[in-house]
Amino acid sequence: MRGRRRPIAAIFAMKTDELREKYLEFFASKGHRRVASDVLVPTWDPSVLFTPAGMNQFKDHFLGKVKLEFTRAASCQKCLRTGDIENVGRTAYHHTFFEMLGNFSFGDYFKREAINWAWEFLTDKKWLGIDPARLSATVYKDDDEAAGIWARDIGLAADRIERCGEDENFWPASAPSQGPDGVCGPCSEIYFHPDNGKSVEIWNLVFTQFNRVGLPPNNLRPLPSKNIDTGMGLERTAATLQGVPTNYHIDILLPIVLAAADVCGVNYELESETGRRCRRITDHVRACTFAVHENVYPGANKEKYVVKRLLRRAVLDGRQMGMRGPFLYKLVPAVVVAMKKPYPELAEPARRVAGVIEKEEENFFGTIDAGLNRIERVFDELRRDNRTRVEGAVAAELYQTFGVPPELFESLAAEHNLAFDWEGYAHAMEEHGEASGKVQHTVMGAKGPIDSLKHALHCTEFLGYETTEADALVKGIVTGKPPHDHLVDCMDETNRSEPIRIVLDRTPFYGESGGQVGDVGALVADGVNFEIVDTQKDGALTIHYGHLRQGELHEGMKVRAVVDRRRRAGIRRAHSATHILHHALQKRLGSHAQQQGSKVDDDWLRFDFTNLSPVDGSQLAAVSADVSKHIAASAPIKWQTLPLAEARQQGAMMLFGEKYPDPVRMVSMGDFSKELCGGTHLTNTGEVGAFEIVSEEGVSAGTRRIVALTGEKATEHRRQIQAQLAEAAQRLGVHPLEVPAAVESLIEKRRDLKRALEAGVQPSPAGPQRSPARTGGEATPEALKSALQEAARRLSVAPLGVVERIEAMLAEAAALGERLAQREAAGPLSADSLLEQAREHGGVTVVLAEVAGAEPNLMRQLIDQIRQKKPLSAVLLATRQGDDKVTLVAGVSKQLQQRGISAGKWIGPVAKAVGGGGGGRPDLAQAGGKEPAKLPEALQIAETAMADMLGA
RNA sequence: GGGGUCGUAGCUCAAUUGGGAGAGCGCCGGCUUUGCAAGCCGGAGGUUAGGGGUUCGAUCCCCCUCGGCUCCA
Repeated sequence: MRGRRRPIAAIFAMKTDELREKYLEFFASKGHRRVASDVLVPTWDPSVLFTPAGMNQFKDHFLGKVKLEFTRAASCQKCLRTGDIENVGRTAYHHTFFEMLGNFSFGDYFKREAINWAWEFLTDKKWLGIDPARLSATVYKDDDEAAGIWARDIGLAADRIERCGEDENFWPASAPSQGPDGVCGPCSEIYFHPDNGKSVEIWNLVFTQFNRVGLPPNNLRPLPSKNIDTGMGLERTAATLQGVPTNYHIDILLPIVLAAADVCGVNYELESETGRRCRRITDHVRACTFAVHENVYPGANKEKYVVKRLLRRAVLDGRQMGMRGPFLYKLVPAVVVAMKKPYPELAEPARRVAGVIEKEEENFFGTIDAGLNRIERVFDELRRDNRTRVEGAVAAELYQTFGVPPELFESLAAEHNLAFDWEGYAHAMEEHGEASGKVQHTVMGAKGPIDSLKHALHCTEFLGYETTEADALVKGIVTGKPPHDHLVDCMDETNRSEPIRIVLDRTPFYGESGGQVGDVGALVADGVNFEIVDTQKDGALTIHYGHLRQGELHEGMKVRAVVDRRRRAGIRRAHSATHILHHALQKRLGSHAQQQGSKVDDDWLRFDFTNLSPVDGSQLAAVSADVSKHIAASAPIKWQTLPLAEARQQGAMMLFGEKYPDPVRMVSMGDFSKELCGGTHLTNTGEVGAFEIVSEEGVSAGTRRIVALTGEKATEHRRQIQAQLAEAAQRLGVHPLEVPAAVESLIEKRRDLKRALEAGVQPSPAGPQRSPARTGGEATPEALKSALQEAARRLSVAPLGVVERIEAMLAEAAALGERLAQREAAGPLSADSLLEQAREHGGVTVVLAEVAGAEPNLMRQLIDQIRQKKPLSAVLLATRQGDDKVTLVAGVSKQLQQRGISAGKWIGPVAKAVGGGGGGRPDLAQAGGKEPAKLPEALQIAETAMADMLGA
């Protein structure tokens, strides 16, 4: 089968960068356009999360959808696949992130050139110079054309051309019999046979020549324009040329592997668990470096989830090699160095990328121990019960609570030979979804009255950009709730509790979309008033929800549609402010701070954006100041409708994962903001009036939320804050800007009093009076706001709860002071003074006393002192708190305990006498009751009880 | 919007049906040492995130608020 053998070392070791360059150079010499790698995360392509292959960026070229500027192309494409993730690190060739060399023909050359060039590139001394005797090829079983080229053009012996079935040599695999319909074709694979070890497929030539239509037979129709799509794994081919046993030992990957070993403090070996871990870490950190570089942060869904999973997987590997804190981020520089030749752009944001990775590592390290503990317990239980399968519900709980990805759990389970219950997992997650208030989805395919309206009308003309009032015709009236809803010709029942839905031919009402809430208002006609409480969109139809207040409404009648203009103005202020805020966030936090969702209401907005950690006060203040500055600048706001491509070219901000119609509506503000947006806006930023951030909080992993107010509401909020602060200042008797300091000393004062009560000492003298110097300078609104926030933070309350909390603390401090005074009045309290009242029972010192104004802690200390002085003693102290509460503490010395006397048993009947109960340990017990009046009686009981116990 | 989980000394974490808030590291002081590292002895440092409830008694059980993490939508 194989020809002459040559030692593998004879194949000169070609560097990976050199191989990549030679490939592109070779195909350039064959008339190919060198095309740069497309992004790893093609947001323009909704059908994939990550670029899976070199041909991805040429989809439209293959389908003839774009004008071709060239018909031959060659590229080296960065790719990411997670299908075989479990094998990463374990096998020689699996990666998630890898590079794919490829040459493409769009209706240009076909099989003959593809095969001949592949052979030339592989074997010619000028290029790779691989010994032809080490190569073989496979073709699809029916592909005589390809087989013929291999045999005649190349001169490959018949025993080195293998014919394989559609599962091996067709693309997509098994397409002829199983589909999918569409473009497909046979392929031919080139194998390399090393001296020792398995043969390896290094190049796949795909000949797309058919359009599949339905089931066989005769379902493969020849395409008028035939294409070539080839793929050669860069790492795999490099490993072949360099004669190393795994892709991870090639020149660009081994340094990362060794860096991983170094950072984790282990010795790298090929055949070991740590070796596998280091390779997995290498792959995952390389993948994530690229993904984060493209602004895909670890998160809960889609590509973000993939990044998170990869990072967490690598963190787990590190953790199992003994790491207790972030380490992956330290490998980012190694990745940048290894990949800088083809991807120099990686270097610039390397610090940001490392920061993102470190943050995610920190998060997971924060929960991983709790998670692993739980997992260990689960495994123990399963072993004990001799079971072999991990419950899906447990995995779901673990994911929901500690963020342990189920895939990770699964592979941990596999290490213990336990199966994983994916079905149960899905079920549990579904239940979680329902428990989390997911609305039950409507039955698919059910046709309601709205659908028939849609069929007849297609769309509602929207007039709301130009006006808030217009004449329109009633096209449909729908009553009832789905699925019991129906069209009616006429409606005259007023004030029905359930909303009625109205469809018009044209409307100024904005239906809820793009985060902007629907309009409210009214439909009026002679003697008719229909109040609209909400407006929604259903496809291109606008649905007005509301109640008939007067008159009757019938189909075809003309009405005046009037939007609540005051509310609409508030919505416009909030919406324009949202764009300004978006811009300010990107400026202050970085370009990663992209919108994740928003809600725009009447002078109220909620904005979610990507950011890994909380936005601190100064950043928030800077953002707020930026927004205010743009408002003060009164920049013009304009909108226009233009082709999507043109908007993109003008640099309009495209929201991640959003699908935009083409043409699009672009809203621009001054020269600082361009966003695609269908909402209603102001004509000038100055009209926002005022802007106030109300809160900043976490909403899910990596996403923060800001709630803000505009216009009147912002002004009112500012007023409330200032009033709250002024009120607090008045209670504390200080200037508003001194409130945080005054709060601090109030907290301190209370602590001193409490400590003095518990320790039985004098409170520390009131410290030097607060210096009248103010914390800030001028009492600007910003300074006042941050003073209130600071006070709120120290008091652990919401800003508007500051006054209430201060009042409560002042009252408490007063009460503590009073109690302290009460104790002072009762005279000196010490172990010695108590011992003076002691009695003797057969050599045992028994102390029974009421101690005024003493805390339980102080009573315990006194008991300890007495026990130290008298090795044979029993002490029971009591105190009244208010007129309805008694606290008792009893202690028995060690020597007495040895005689079987227990404080816990002693205190029981005493507590009962004052209407309570209690208990504790043999040496010390605590109890209480509700009838202070019976205290003398109770102390009497204590004495007889002790006498009994001693006598017994 | 909703579910879960966590919040204890400067840091990392303990605290056995609810019964006296601890350890290690760090910090301060003393001793030992030529000095350093280390060692020995001692000490300071806590509103157990905040508030309310149940209880004689709450770090622990229940509710609310604040904050972190996390998941669903």
